[in-house]
Amino acid sequence: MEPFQFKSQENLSLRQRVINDIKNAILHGHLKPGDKLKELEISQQMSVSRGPIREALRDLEAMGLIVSSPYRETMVADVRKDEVVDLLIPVRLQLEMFAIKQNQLKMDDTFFDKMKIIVDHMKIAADQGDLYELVEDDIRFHEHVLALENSSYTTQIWSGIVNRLRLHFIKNTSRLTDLQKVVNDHIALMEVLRTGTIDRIETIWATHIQDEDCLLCFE
Amino acid sequence: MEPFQFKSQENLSLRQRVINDIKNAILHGHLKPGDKLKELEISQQMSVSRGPIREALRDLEAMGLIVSSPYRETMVADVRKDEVVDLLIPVRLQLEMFAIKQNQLKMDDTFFDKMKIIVDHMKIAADQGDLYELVEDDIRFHEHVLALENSSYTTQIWSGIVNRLRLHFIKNTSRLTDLQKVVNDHIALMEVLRTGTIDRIETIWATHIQDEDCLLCFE
DNA sequence: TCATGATCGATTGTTGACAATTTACAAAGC
DNA sequence: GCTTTGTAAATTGTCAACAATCGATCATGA
Repeated sequence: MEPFQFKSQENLSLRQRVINDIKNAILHGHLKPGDKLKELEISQQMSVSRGPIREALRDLEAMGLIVSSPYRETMVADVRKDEVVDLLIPVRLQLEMFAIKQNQLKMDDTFFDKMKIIVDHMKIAADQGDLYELVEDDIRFHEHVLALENSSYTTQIWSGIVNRLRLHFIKNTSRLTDLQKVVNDHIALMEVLRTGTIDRIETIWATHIQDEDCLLCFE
Repeated sequence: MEPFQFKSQENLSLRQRVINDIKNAILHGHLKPGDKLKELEISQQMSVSRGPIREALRDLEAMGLIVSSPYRETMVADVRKDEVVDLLIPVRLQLEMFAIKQNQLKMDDTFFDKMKIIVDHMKIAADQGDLYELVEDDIRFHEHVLALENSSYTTQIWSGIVNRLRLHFIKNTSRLTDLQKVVNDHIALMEVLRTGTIDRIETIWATHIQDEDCLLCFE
């Protein structure tokens, strides 16, 4: 039995909370590409001064979720299809394979236990037909792999890319037919990660990422 | 003959100037990985309030040049060699090839004229043995290719990666023997871009990027 | 008619003061 | 001596007022 332990207080900075709020609004589709983001308006709605808002907007810009031009306007970013296919997907694959190749030794039981928890959670989301939560778990799964790599810059690029993929996803997808397939795919990924060779992992991984991202983007 | 044209006034925001200053200090090696960056100190030295400084630091973090932890410290980032070889170089290649494949039609005479100016400038820098300026031109050359692509996010990732490559470069290189080779390489790149097939371009490009980045990193 | 200049409202950029947090270090208790 | 608890200095986070900039609108004059 584990000894009792307090959970760390979620004492996020205002800036971080603003980032989360806006990010959620975008990824839930409440804010759409082209929508304007005005500092004063947001600041009043959130009861936060403009300072943290400004910093949050800069961060969101770096995350690829918004674009801004000086003294002019800030708005939710848009993503073209060719960027998804020719840039985001290949680079994403490269990043994940880098993390895997570089850290095969670090994939111990603890690693796979945590991964399994994510997959189990995915299954629940799929059964309930909760698409948003399923996507969140999907991302958690791959982020768990990325986290093997110490370089925080790797994660930074990766999440920027995933953000943009999602941006395109929420714009173009209406319904996703087979939620169960997503779960099964990830079970297979976990399996090959545990037992497969690097080459085999790369094959499966490439298929999965192209398949999934395309599935989300072209339907 | 081109019509006369004024250069746009460099009326940069304070934030942008702070970014440039700190970036230069890092890329010139005046600030080294691990060096602490304190808001108040910088603010006093530059005679600018802390606001723009803070925003600049956030931007530099997104550019991969510094790392920070809340309420704690902000310092110049470090880059590991395996990140350079296995991540930065391959992703960089992917990005540049994306820009090239996507925009072959846009490479008109104007495009190559501007490219030639950069190469000429490079030659001067090489003759004068000005390594820093040569590197700057090198980056301008590739940035010129990247600029073909409208998606600003492409450039954003790319320059982050180049920043980190340079970060590693200035740490590890003492002298670069053959500056002239860099110039000749880029002349060859320009040539193949003008006349070669995609496959041929990709081959040459891959060799160049791996060669150059490695040259800088392993000597 | 149309280029130029003036003005205004909306929005972003900048500032200096104040609040919150962390770390290091000294004091107190065992 | 060792751990725990209080305190102070350094640093970052937040705020609200002020300044600068932009686009739209309208007036002016050749």
